[in-house]
Amino acid sequence: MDARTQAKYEARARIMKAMAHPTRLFIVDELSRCRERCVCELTEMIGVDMSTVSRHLAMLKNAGIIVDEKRGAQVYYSLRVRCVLDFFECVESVMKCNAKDQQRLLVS
Amino acid sequence: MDARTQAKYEARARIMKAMAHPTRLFIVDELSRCRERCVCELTEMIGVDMSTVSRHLAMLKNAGIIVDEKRGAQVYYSLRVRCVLDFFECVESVMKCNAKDQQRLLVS
DNA sequence: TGGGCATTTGGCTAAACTGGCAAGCACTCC
DNA sequence: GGAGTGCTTGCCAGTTTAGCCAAATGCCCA
Repeated sequence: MDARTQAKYEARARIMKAMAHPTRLFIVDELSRCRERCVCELTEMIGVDMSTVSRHLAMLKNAGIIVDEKRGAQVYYSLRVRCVLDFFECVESVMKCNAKDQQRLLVS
Repeated sequence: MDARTQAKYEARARIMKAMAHPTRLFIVDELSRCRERCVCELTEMIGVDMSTVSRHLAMLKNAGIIVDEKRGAQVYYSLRVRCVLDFFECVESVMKCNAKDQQRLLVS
């Protein structure tokens, strides 16, 4: 694999990696439902340190998946690209497929 | 976040994480084009140790994204769920969006 | 200006991920 | 049976990631 191709896949992987964490998936899911949330709202929902949530948000923002908007003392985050929701559908269908195979193993 | 919800997002994240690596993205992309490939073909294309490729394949398989089929001394891998290709489209559109913003910053 | 709240950043530790080498396993062909 | 090929697994660094606490920053309001 030449350097250019390598770089292409690395760039893609950076974006995928930004979503490959339970907390960050939750954030994306939540933002898809509620349009926008500030850090403290998400922190309360998730139940970890606010500094941790802030870092997760920074990663998502850095990948270009969400955007932030300061409003007074708070920072509100919202989705930048709706298509990330397609990920969920696909992941769900992979999981359904896995479950079906599991079942098949049990029966046989 | 209660334990059940937590578990749900962890399961999803496991699948996303399986694809969140340049080499594994390349493999998925390649399998989408060529239907199936054995480990040695992929190893040659990628240019890392075969043991490394084998481990990447094991991760994808474990997540339920690809399946393997032994045929003689070789093991052929192929996609199990076509929808993973939607990921690429979306990632591409995130990247395009990022590039556009970058451009805007340069101009202004 | 000063206290207080919301958020980010620095520093640290524990855990997970990667990749190479070498050893082990499975299959093929002689 | 034995050599050779294809693949997987064990082991060992080196690197990255996740989370907490504490400190710094930014904003609002008295």
